[in-house]
Amino acid sequence: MSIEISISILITDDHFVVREGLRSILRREPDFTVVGEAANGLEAVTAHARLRPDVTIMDLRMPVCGGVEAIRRIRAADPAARILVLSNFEGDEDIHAALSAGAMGYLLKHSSGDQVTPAIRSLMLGKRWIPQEVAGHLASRERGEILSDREREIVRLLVLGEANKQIASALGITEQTVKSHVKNILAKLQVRDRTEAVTVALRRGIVHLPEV
Amino acid sequence: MSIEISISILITDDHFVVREGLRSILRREPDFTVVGEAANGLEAVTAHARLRPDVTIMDLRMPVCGGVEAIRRIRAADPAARILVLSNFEGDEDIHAALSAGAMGYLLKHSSGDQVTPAIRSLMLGKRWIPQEVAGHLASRERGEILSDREREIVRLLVLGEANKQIASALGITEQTVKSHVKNILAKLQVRDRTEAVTVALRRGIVHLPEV
DNA sequence: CTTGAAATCCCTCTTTCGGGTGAGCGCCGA
DNA sequence: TCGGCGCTCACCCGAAAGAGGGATTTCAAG
Repeated sequence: MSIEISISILITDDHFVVREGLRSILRREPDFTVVGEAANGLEAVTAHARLRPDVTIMDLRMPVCGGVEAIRRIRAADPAARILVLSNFEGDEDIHAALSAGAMGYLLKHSSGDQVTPAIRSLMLGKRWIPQEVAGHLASRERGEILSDREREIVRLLVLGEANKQIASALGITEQTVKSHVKNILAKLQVRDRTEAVTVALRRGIVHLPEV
Repeated sequence: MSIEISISILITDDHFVVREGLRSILRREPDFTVVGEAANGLEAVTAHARLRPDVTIMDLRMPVCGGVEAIRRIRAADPAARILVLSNFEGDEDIHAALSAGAMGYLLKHSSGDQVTPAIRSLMLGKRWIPQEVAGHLASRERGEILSDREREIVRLLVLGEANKQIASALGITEQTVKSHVKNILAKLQVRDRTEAVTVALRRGIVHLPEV
């Protein structure tokens, strides 16, 4: 029934142990071949260009170049690239960003692990692979109020603890405008103050904590 | 020279892929035997009580029961337990908490992976295993100003976006007192306002984002 | 016993936040 | 063409936050 064609796979994750775990899992499938590894987004892009794997497993949240950006570049170079995101649950925003960047599947690291293989096979059949739990959060974001570019920029500065006045001068706008934006942000995120806005934005993956 | 004695190991991590990766790495050592797995702190405690492994590899940041608490309980039941923390870099506070809870080693998931085996062997010799990068952060915390219990409790409420008045009623103290605490917190963390205090506290591992 | 840190409370003063309300401009899709 | 949305700015006002001061008790360590 099934034709024996080897499926080449590229693993991208900044954690050695995770890469090793994936190798171990994928080894069990006779027709799977891990053709390369990458420890960050940049490596993933160059490795994909060189190896042209059938499927690329991609972590989000990596140094040097984030997973979303890597997905975008890989898909730009090869629109047929099949990319499976393997991520901690970063939040609605990350899921949406990864999928709209061109990822075909989204797996959670918490998942039991027996989903990796079927996910890859699903992608090989040209089908998406979005687990229920992930799809739910996607829907909640879809029906929800997302922040505009400007608002996301403001949130990024809120995370740094900047006052409205400082945000204003940083963006070259009036403090009044900043207050308007903050007001809209609080309403959209349904929070009471800027501090809660920050934690909600972090949990929903709208922004991330600055590195170290 | 080396006596062939099997070293029994318990793996604790909530991510299946990580557990699989560790199994794969540990398999390469003939005298290593993985005797069990745990997916959270509670499982780790019961598994340790049952299996009495020579070494326990422990992730921090797990559901149900955090790694630090698990370490504490395991060491309470078995003061000779050797525990090796394998963690993302959570921040100074987590490192210190884990070590003072009784962990004998601290590995970063970013590390190249060839450190797992020597770390375990080091623990078997009764020696600690603290990498340079980790030790540096430990020192920076040591020479630093840590928050008191009460202050940490306040920060936990700051993360939720609570106002001083609400924090006061939640803790059964006066708003004035809360303001005093907040003032001290800002000074100790060297930040300007409560919002920045939250992000700094998160980065330093003093508190964590509430689950979903 | 003394010292010190932690936790509690109090007062004043200035700045910042956030709510309410309104308005002009540009762009895009119906 | 028109409405909606994003971005911009404005004014008012009450509440909250933060910067200054001090003050007390408790409790453990030196």
